[in-house]
Amino acid sequence: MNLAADFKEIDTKLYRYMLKELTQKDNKCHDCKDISCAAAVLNSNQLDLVSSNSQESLFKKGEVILNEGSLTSHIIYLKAGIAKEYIKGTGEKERILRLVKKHSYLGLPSLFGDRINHYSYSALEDCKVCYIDINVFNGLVRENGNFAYEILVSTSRDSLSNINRFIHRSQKKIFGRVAEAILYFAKIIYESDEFELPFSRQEFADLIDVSRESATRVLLKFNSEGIIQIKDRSLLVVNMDLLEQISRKG
Amino acid sequence: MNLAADFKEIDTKLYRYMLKELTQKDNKCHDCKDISCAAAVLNSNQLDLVSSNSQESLFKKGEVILNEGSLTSHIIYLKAGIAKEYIKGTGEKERILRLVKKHSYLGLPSLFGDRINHYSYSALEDCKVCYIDINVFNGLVRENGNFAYEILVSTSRDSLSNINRFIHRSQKKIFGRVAEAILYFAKIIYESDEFELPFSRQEFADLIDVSRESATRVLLKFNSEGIIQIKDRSLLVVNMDLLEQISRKG
DNA sequence: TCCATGATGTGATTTAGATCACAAATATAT
DNA sequence: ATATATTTGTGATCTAAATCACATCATGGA
Repeated sequence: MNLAADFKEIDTKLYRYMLKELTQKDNKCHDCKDISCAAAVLNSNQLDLVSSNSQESLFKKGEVILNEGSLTSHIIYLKAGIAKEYIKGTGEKERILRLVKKHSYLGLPSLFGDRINHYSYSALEDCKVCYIDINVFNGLVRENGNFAYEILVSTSRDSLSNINRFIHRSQKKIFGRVAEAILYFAKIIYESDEFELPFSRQEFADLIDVSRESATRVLLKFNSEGIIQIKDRSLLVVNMDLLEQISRKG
Repeated sequence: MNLAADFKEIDTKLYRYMLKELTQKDNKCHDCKDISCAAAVLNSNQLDLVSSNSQESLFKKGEVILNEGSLTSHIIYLKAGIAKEYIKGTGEKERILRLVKKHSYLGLPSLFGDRINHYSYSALEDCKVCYIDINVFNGLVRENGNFAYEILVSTSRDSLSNINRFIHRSQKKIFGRVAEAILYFAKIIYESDEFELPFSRQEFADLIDVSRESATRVLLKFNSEGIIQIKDRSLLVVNMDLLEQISRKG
């Protein structure tokens, strides 16, 4: 073997590796598998700008990602994991507004509303997020109407579905609410009729605004009637149709 | 007097008048006293485009402006008057989401969400509205990022305040809710501690999601305790501080 | 004018679901 | 392991507010 040739080969590999690393760093958003619908309409220069003004970060299950009342300096994009959006009420009780799945921005209405975060977010699973400088983000909205349009579509959909949930909830009795929550997990969050609840019964109750005791009772009633099978935090929907009927009829 | 000269003068006046009329028609948005914050950032060409693709219309008190379930072909801007935003529940009961004051667009989230109107609107006072073609409107969003930004700000604020109301309402007992509604009229809608309720007790109750009877009882209790003075539909807030306390404490 | 229809006020009754008060099971720390 | 805290399940009260059932009081049309 030729030592010089060996070195050359190693050198080449190293060079390629470093080049790839550097390229990835500079183009991290270009190659991102988890890019948002909105960012997908940005041009190459605009993506470069985002790349050099964003930062990835990880959160362990249970950690707080963002606290209500704080000032918005960066917009947060959820690349992976599930987070809960909530507000801390008076005392111990918290109100869970919704769960946020990956590929969503956190707290957009707060950014455009008054720059103060109105909701808190914490990780229900390990989460990967991207911080993007808000001036860069706002600049892109003003510079690229198509980007702005996508952001509008996403905030509008969120707004409609939030209000929809609130309105229908206030008309529903407790059975309807529990059914609604189960369907929310099965159809929207996990898209499967079998899943693990990502939190305690107390939090389940906080999500539908009933007491912990009542939520438990109804969950066990559904279980004994064979509509669902629940054991600790693992849940299987047995009779989806009936559950939907209960949710609709309230 | 010289008849010819007279005619000439009349002619000139007529000419000027017609010119003004025509000019106003072509530049109706340019001269509009009720232009939206968003439209204020449009350039002259873009305003021309809006001018020639919009149409003013009047609604009498009580008339339905827009019906939920309909497809959006035009965006509606409220130039004058007050409208109620509501959804028709099952049966007779309707849920009033909020009142909309002049200088607001109606149903923006529906436009960007899925193009189907989610809420109904009816006039609580005589209303003047402007219809704008949605393709023109969407075109402006995509073409002018600053316009899009203003629309985002306005939809975001609406979203935050709606959700805020829903969240706090669900924590409040009936006294807090009635107090909240009175403050809503005094501080936000009429900006005066004396005003006429624009609708019946039933609708007042629909706004805060309590029964008509309960709403009446609390209103009369506040009256007898000297917190407010209410006679038919005219209402005077006597003790604003106390009302705010009641609203906050729930 | 009178009748019909709807909007209001008010007491009596009912009820859904919160709250309380534990027991059992599970997880966490020492 | 043992002790301590947290999460869950379950029955027994309690209560706020809906519902029911009328009595007035307006309003508007024939």
